[in-house]
Amino acid sequence: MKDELRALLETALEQLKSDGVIPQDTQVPIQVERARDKDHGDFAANTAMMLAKPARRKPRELAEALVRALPAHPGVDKVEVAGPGFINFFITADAAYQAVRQALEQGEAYGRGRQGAGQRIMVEFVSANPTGPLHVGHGRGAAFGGALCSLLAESGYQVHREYYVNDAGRQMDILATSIWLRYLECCGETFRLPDNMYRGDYVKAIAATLRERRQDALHHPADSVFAGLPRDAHEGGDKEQYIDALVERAKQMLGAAAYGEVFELGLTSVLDDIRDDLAGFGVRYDQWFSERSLTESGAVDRALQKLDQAGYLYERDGAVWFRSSGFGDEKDRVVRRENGAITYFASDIAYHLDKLERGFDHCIDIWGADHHGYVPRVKAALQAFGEDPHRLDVRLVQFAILYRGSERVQMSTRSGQFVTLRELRDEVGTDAARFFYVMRRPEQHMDFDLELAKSQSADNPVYYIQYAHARICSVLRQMEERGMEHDPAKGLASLTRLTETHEQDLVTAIGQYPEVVANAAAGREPHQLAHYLRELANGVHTYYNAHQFLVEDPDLRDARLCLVLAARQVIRNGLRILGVSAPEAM
RNA sequence: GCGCCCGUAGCUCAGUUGGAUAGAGUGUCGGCCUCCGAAGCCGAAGGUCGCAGGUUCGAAUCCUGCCGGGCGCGCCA
Repeated sequence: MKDELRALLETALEQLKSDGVIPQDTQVPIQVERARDKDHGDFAANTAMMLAKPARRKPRELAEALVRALPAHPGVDKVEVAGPGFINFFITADAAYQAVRQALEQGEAYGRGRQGAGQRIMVEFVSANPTGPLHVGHGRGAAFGGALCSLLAESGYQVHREYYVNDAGRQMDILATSIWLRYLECCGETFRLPDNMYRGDYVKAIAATLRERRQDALHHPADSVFAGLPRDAHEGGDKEQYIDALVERAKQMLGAAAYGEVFELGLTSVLDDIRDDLAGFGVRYDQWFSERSLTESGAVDRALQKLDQAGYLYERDGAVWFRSSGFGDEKDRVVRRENGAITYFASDIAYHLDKLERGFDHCIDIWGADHHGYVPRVKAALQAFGEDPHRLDVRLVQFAILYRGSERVQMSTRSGQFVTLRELRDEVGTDAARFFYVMRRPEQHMDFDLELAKSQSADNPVYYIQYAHARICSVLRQMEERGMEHDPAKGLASLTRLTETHEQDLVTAIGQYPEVVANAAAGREPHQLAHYLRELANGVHTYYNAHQFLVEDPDLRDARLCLVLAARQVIRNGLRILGVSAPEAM
């Protein structure tokens, strides 16, 4: 409808141009929006006001002229000029009822758009280091990413969901070493734990598995393990240097094969846990991309060579630097350290080059807000490769700040004091957690009160929406109990019986759904859908309280049931995009 | 110090990309089950859109400067 109105205005505009009312070369974007206020009709256009300046005429005069030049349209009931020069469109009831027909006929396809048709888009999200279980901070990225992917798919994009696994690097070595130390405890050794090791219970669990599998084969006396190491932080030393030394000691004493075994056990255990956790959260991936595979395949070396050949690398202080400052980054960055090891950034360069080479039209990265400093350098690398940096869209998700009641919960992965995503799911349920996360704009700092989310009270808006869905299901059950029947075809033929204000509001809301999906996808803003669903549910509840659906008059009953069934379909479709279930009973 | 994000009702947040009289939820107060599920509905109260300028027909929205909060500024990941 919006597009059709836009076309009508386009025609009228051309008419005014040929009539000489406005200059031939005038260019204005034709914007048609949903009117906020019902008094302003269904749609409003500000075209006349936009034209006022170039045409050097009063907006209202232009609006009148545009309306006179507007071709007739069967769906347009009347057109008014209002306010400073808005053109308000009132569409016919029949055109509005069309939405109900479409929702029922198209079913779960209602709301699908074609904006992304023919385009491949890759979304990389969560990508937490496999050094421990996901915590509630990752949950927000997972919920946002999952919903965004569904939204894009609903808009016609071919979506590829990817998780980048940081399975190389120092943090993984620290995990492996932490597991080995816990294993040594299982063997009966006692010692002071390093300040910088991973301490969560999951480490103990992995160590126990290791002990069960290898018995005492990897056992070394604590005295020899800790002999000659530098001071740890609690002894006045540096915790980083200490843990690095301990990692080296573990590699020496275990040998490459056994160390690799501990390392792999840690990686697969944690990764399996993350996979399982995300699957339980309703988030699925097409690919788990290994960072290690980039170094092993030589992709990192190739990427660095490419930069070198283009003249963007140089040596200084024994390290190799990328001249990212030439592309808007605030300083140059090291890609190969003095000791010869490549940096995390170097594999990131290779990874993003790989993404583009795989031929996606767009790439979206969803990162935690603490990584925002990385955006300029990654985009700089893309530019150095001669790529358009706009092919990569980095979306930052702010942290969820956890509260228990009014008390803030401090989190740190290393100390093991954190609330895991799994705990959250167990306590508040996947539906509530996913909806809660996705209700807010991603860049908004968000307060997540565990007590509130756990309370299972009406404070959680997801119940409100689910209840609207369940209520409609309940009406159908009630109908059968009373021996009544519903004839959809008759209902659709009787839609003109829906003359109540509540009914027309609901019809309008159902008709808005496809636009909401399109807008939310285009802006990468799933929260728009969440808010819409709340409003739609409100429309259902209000209607329910104001009128009986199961009335004696069969035509009216069929029409009303068609209306609420269309609403149910929209709720179902919308919740599915957000990863929330639509129960038939609460 | 520099950079990014945020500041809207007591609290938690929307605000259709610059539009008409700034909206929800929650909390407070007052109503509604002889009625398809009260996890619901109806009503009332609640605002210097952080502050000050600027841009224009028109600003919560765009620009500049302050104030306040979060995050980031490693040859860490």
